[in-house]
Amino acid sequence: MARRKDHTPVQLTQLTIDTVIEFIQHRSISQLSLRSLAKLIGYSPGTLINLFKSYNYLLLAVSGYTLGQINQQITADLDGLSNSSEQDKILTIAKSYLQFASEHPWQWRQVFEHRLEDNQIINSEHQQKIDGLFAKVEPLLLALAPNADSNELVRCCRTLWASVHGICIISVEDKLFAPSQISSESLIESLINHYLTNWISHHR
Amino acid sequence: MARRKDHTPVQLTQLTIDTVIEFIQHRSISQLSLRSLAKLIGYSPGTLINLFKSYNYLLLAVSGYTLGQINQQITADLDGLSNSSEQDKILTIAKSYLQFASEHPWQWRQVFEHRLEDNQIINSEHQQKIDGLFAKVEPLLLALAPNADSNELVRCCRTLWASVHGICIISVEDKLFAPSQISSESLIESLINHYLTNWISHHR
DNA sequence: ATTAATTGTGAACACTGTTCAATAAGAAAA
DNA sequence: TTTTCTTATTGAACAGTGTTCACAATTAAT
Repeated sequence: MARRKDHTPVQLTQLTIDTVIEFIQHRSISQLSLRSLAKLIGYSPGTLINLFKSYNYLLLAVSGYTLGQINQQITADLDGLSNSSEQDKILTIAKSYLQFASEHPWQWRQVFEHRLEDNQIINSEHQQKIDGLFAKVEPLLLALAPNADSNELVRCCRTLWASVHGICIISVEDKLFAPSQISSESLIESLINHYLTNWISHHR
Repeated sequence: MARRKDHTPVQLTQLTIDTVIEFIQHRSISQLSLRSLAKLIGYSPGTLINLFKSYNYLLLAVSGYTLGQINQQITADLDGLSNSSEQDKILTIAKSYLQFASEHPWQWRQVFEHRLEDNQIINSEHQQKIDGLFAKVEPLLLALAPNADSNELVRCCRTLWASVHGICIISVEDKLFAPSQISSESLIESLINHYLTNWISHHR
């Protein structure tokens, strides 16, 4: 059997990713397997391995796709805020990130639960995409505190990012298990308000 | 074969947990399997399932043990700080938590990577142990801001906790993959300093 | 010495990701 | 049109996973 040409490699790649993305809107990625995925798209497991090298790389492609979506979402939400304050923009980024995590908990988890065994090599591309999210915040911080030294800027950026990420984690956890009374959005607001306000006043 | 009585059930439970804990000092829990673990302790897989009901519950017991260790570590580090400020105590808790994560990255990960499929029931015990860590912070916050209403107190507590947790995550990630220039401890300090200082000044 | 009770086992089952020789279908050549 | 060449696709085989359960082996009670 060969050259069915139902799909070109590119089409098949997209079909695969789309199918996984659709799946993790409703269920955890751990419920999916290479075999069951192959059945879903009507190809054999071997075909998917030929295409992605391994199931792990397939999942890496999926989380790459998700990171792209997140980046897009943030960019969109940032649009039209050109005359807002830098602090508002940072708040928008954080809320946008949280919103994606809240609306797609299984998908969002997939990105950060994924592990490449010991192959940290290709993970750099992954890391680069995450750094891309970072990169949106740093210039905003610089505008807020032009006199802060570079180290302090990176420190603030990482602290903010890690904290927002942490809030998203417990938000998703709560969403899936024990819903909390206090909205995660208010945690984000509390963080940005207090942390950033104080940081700025110390570095201008 | 039966009644070897090499170990009582309690001893065997402890031996099992100890062996896993020892294992995850050096390697990820994903590198271990029920079968290989059984081989390590010289029993058959079935015996371990008899003892723990399932491999999942075995791993839950391990993360329960770890949470106990963390609790103990924090309690110890808090000892002798009776005349320090509440803010210093909170900082100590956060640093203590980070230190454990840094020194036992695989073990620390195991706690939070562990998933109980759809059995969220027994997870409540797990959640309770995590809440126990929370509980150490809340009275300290209350002392710092006696006039803050209960909701705002919980909000602050959760924001802090989630943020510290987030910093630990990227710290462990960095430790295992791409070491960073900026120490995670300084991120914790930055967070507590700026966030907490500003929060307190708004709620007294 | 027999019997009863209980603890540990390992073969069997249904799954997992991965490999790779065989195959079938389209393209090119005769 | 027929044959040859290429190559995308497959499925059986392999080594691994957690879990079940009938059975075996050892101890305790009779």
